[in-house]
Amino acid sequence: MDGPPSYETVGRLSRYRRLLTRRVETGSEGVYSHELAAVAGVSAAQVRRDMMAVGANGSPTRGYNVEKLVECLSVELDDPEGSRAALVGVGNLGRAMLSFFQGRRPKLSIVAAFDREPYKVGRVVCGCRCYSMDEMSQVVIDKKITVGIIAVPSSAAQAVASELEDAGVRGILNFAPVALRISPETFSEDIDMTMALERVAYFAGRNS
Amino acid sequence: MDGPPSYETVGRLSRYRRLLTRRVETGSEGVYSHELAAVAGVSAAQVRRDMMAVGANGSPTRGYNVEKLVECLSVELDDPEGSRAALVGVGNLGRAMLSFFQGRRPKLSIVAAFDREPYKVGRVVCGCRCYSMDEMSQVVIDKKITVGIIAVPSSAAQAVASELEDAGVRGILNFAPVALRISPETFSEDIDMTMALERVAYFAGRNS
DNA sequence: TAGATTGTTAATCGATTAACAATC
DNA sequence: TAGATTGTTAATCGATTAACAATC
Repeated sequence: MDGPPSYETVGRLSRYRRLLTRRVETGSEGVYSHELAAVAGVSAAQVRRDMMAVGANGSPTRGYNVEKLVECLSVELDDPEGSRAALVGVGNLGRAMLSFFQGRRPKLSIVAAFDREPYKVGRVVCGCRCYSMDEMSQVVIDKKITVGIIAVPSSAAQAVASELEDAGVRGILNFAPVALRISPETFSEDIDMTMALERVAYFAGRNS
Repeated sequence: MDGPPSYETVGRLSRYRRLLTRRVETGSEGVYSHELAAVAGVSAAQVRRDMMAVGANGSPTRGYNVEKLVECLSVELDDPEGSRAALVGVGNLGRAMLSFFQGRRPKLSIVAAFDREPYKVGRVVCGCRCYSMDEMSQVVIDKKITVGIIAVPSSAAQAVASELEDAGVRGILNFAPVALRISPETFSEDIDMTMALERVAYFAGRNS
C-alpha cells in the first residue's frame, strides 16, 4: 500500500477518529487493532493496514496510543488551514446537515447556506447564515469555500454544481439523484437516499 | 456472473430504473448501453453486464426497449407483495426521507413514523402518521413492516435497531454513525453523512 | 452488405484477508 | 521466557473493464 489513501480508506479513517474521540473522553490509554476493529465493524487486519497508511504505530504489548492515533488521523484528514463548506438548499435535508455539523469539527465547518426562498434569506439556521442564490458565487469566493453540499431538487442540481465549480469549489457532496457533469479536478460524492432505501428493501430478509 | 445481484449491482439497477422512468415519459422507445451508461455515470460494459443480471435483452440495431427494461428491473427490484418501511425519528432528516419518498414507488412506501416527542405523536407528517415509541413493536407487526429507517441520535440507535429486529424487520437503513449489532439475517446499510462530508473535504482539490 | 451494438468470456484491477516473522 | 500483538508481504476475492464473436 503506497500512494495516497483510497476513497474507502479515508472513509474508515474518519470513522476511526470519531470512535477514538469518544474513547479519549472515557480516558483509555491504548487500543488494540482488534478492539478498534470491533467497534468500527471491520477486520483487525484492515485496521492495521489503515494505520500503516497514516504512519501510526503501536506496540505489541500496549496497542496504539489513543491520543497519538487521533493526532495522526487528524494530520491526515484535516487541511491545516481548515476547509469551509457551503450548503445549497435549506430544506429538511439541508437543515439536517447543518445540525449534524454544528461546530463538530474545528477544521471543517459549514460557513454559508443558500436558498431560493426569499423568506429564508437573511435568517440564521443552526448557527449558519442563509444567503440568496444570487449571492452564491461572491460568498463562495469571499469566504474561500472549497466544499459544496447540494441539497436542492434534481432539476436545479447541475446548475448549482456548475456555479459552485466556477466559484472555486473543488469537492461536492451531492444528494440529488442525478449524475453531475463536473470537471475531473473536482471530486464529488453522491448520496442517493432513495436508492439506498430501495436496496435495503431488496436485501431485507433475502440473506436469510 | 451468476448468483444473486451484488450490493453494487442492485444500487445501479435502482438508478437505471429511475433514469429510464424519466425517459419513458419523454416517449423514447429504445436505449443503447452507451446512452444509459452516460446518464448513469458508468461504463457501457457495466450496463450490459447488469442487463444480463436481470435477464433483459436488447437488439444490436435498436438497443434495449425502455418499457421492457423498466419492467425487467421492477421484477428484480420489487417484492411482488410490496415492502413497507417504518421511519424512526422524525427530525429534519426523517422529514427529508418522508418527503423524498412521498408516494414515489407503489411497491415501497413508508407506512409509519415514530418519535419520542409527545407533540409529534398523532400528527401526520408528509402523509405519514406519527406514533409514539411505545407503539413501535405493535405497529411494525400489525402493518407487516420489514424495513426500518433509523434517524435517531446515536445514543438511541442500537436500542431501536434491536426492537425493530425483534418485531420482524429484516432490513435497516441506518443514519446514526454507530456500528449496529444485529443478526446476520438482517441486512443493514449505513449512511454516515459526517463521514461523507469529511471525505469530500479530504479529496477536494487533491486530485488536481 | 457494412456497420454498429449486444451478450459473454477472459483479463485486469484494486481492495480485503490471511499469514507470519519481528517485537515488546 | 511465553504469549499476544504489530507491521508487512503474499494470497485471495470480487468487481470492473476489455475484447470480440454473434447478431440485427
